[in-house]
Amino acid sequence: MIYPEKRPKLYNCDTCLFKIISCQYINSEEFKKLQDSSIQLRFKKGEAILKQGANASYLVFLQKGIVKFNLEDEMGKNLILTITKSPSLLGSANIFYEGINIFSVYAVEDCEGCLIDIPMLKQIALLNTDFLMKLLELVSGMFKTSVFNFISLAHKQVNGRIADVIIYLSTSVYQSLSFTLSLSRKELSEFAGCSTENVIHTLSRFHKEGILSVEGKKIEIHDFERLQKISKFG
Amino acid sequence: MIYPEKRPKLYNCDTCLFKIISCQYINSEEFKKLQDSSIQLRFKKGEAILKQGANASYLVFLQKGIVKFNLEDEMGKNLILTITKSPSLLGSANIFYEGINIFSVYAVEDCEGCLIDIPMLKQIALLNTDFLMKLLELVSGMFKTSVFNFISLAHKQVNGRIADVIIYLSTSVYQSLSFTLSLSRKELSEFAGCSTENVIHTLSRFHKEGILSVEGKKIEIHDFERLQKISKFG
DNA sequence: ATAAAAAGATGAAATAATGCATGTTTGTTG
DNA sequence: CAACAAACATGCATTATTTCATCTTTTTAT
Repeated sequence: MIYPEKRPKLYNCDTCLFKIISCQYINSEEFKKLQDSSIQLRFKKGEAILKQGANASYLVFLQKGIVKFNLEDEMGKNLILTITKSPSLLGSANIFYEGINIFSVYAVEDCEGCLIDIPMLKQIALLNTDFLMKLLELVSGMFKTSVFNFISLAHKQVNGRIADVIIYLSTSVYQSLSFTLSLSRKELSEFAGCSTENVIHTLSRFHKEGILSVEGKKIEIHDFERLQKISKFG
Repeated sequence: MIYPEKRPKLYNCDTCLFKIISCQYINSEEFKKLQDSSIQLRFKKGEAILKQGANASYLVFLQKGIVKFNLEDEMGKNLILTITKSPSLLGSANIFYEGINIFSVYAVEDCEGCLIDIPMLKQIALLNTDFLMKLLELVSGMFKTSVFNFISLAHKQVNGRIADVIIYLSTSVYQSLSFTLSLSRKELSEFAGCSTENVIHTLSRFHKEGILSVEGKKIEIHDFERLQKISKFG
């Protein structure tokens, strides 16, 4: 067994965004405490980073990679709440709601991150209310994002929902008009709330109409404005 | 004009649940400050209590009545996020996210409530971290509720979604198997994410099948288990 | 009290979405 | 490298949902 202090670091904490932000609010001694109770880990594609139903005793600061927030319902069907790329704090809603995770987080490509002990974080945050408020901003930010996702599901047809998914992936995850999906068609369908076939049909229709080109996992958006129109009116 | 201190009280603060809970965490002097910066108000059916897009400078503790959380999208369509009855703290997500309201709250029947000044609440909460944590529980509780709503919209057909709406209203709002709706069919459709006609069709089908009886605004559930089955498999 | 407007109800036609059958491609494993 | 499984693709029949037209009832305003 490798003792934590002897375990080789995957990356240097000094360039970690979480450290940089935290240290605007807490002193280095406090951050040291936080760091000592944290563990760096690698996650392979498909691995669970947080598990729905499990005890929420830590958060994860995602240093590298892309993850999906997955909700498994009573019928065994999956719903993807959102897709997020690093850097990002995963499970932040659990800071204040000690209990069990209400969703899972899975790596959709190889990831690196750091497990942060919630009791320790809480202890430090309670002594530094500015820091606490900063953390709270993250929680409500996530709530806000999921609300917009909500609108898409409730009011748009599959056309519009898939346009929304493509727009979201392009602008917020891959940050390019041309990208290679790390998600399967099935996962896209779990994100858009429709059948797998419908995703495939819709994407190939978009392809035929010259809005984008699809070749396996590679997507290239040709007409972003048209996609926005479909999102709005579809 | 009636000066605030001369304005007749609609109800006595000493029996207010918000006071009772708050005073478990803060002292009476602090609560006095909170009370002095608050205003009791009556809201008629249909009136806005919080307005989407407006500045979020206060929360509302709902003392009496039922409200809907309404989201208006860019196309002017409404989506009802949830329906809540008193007692309940409205807009709690805004405590920590100062900015504009991301949804509106409307009275669906005559309501009474108390506007609570956010800056004052925040000031006091920061000095009493137990109180702060209690408030945070409310925020994450609301997030959790909306997630389950999400699943219903994403994975169920109209049958199941309407069963969900009826179950929710029966168990969480009216707390009886027989109740008189304070919502129109249009509002039900905005809650279930479908067309108004579909709500009417589905309800009358449920009626024909003996699951419940509908007579205008009066609904009586006869076979709750069957409704749960439809929710699960529909 | 009456007219006008809004809400509720119903059925039928048009559109959208799913589920199935079938075939192809891609990736994995012995 | 062959065999198998998983993912992707396509068309079609079935089912679900919306939209529209029409009518009745309830509510609101004058």
